[in-house]
Amino acid sequence: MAEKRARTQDEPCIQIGEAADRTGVTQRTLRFYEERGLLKPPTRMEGGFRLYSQDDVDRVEQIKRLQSLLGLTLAEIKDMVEAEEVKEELRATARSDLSIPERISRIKKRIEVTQRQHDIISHKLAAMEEMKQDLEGRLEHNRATLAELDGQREEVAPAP
Amino acid sequence: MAEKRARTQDEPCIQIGEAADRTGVTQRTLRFYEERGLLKPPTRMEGGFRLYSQDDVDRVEQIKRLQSLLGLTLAEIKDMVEAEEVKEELRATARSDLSIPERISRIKKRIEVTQRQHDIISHKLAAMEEMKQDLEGRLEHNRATLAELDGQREEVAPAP
DNA sequence: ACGCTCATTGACGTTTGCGTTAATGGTAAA
DNA sequence: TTTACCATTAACGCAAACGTCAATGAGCGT
Repeated sequence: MAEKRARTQDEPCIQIGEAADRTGVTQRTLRFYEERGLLKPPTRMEGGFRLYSQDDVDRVEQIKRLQSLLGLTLAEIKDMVEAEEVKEELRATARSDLSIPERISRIKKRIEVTQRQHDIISHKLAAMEEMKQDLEGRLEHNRATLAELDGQREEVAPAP
Repeated sequence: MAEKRARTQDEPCIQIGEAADRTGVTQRTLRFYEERGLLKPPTRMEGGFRLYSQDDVDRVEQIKRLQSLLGLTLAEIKDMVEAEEVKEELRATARSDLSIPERISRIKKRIEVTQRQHDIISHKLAAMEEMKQDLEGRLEHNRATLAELDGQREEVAPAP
């Protein structure tokens, strides 16, 4: 019970332009993320052009979620995704040279990071649920007031 | 069936220092929000010192929520709270001089704004729930892997 | 070989959301 | 009144997260 799916093509094959299109960010942003350590330096073709893989695209989408949903800064996100690189190390060196204690400590790190994200999300979810309830209450109240005013209008100027 | 509670003291009575303490933002921030139209110009005492009301404090807290939970910019928040000022107008001029159609159109505006916030929250909530599920899946998978590795460790070096 | 598009690095510009003086004046207790 | 804090406006500063050139080179069809 191992390989769920053949390793999806994660060979670097797409150029920065298409990577930008696929992720919805600009080329500048991709280079910027690389500069800040959010994306690993991609492989290059002979001329020096960057070649991104699907994994890179996935990561950018993850970054965007962490930004928009959790409101994390790039610095914070960097800390999180750094630990995600362990994932690729695990994949590359899977069942091979690393000692078992080493692999255990890495996966513990991953669990820790994932748990942190989960905690943040849980907090936000709770706060947002509360806010949503509040808004629904206000909506109800406003609609009631509106109905009342509509009633009063008919008392003054009867049905047109 | 009218007044739920005697109108809580919304007479302007607290100075900027305490308003800052109560809201958790700085004095600078309060003046900045005023500058940007997020807070109505407060009343002043003879010397020119600002006097805030509880309503102002509430509004700042609302602004903070819209920032941290929804990630809105101050410009976006301004649009939203501007329509909230209708609330105070409604309160101040309640059951008095405004024509009924006028009051109806104002409350419709409020409903619209509240509905917008509700929509944004609903979207975010859905996206976050999804992300949370995903994280929980990863956690489970990682913990399973960890357990498996722990098992392998014992095969190599039996119980200490 | 030519032209066209796309990429690369580097540097400077921009917007947001405040922080931080600086210089001045109001208010309240002793 | 003097001291000790407030507060006021105005102006400059700053970090984050990119945008926007500018000059140069790569790749590719004809």
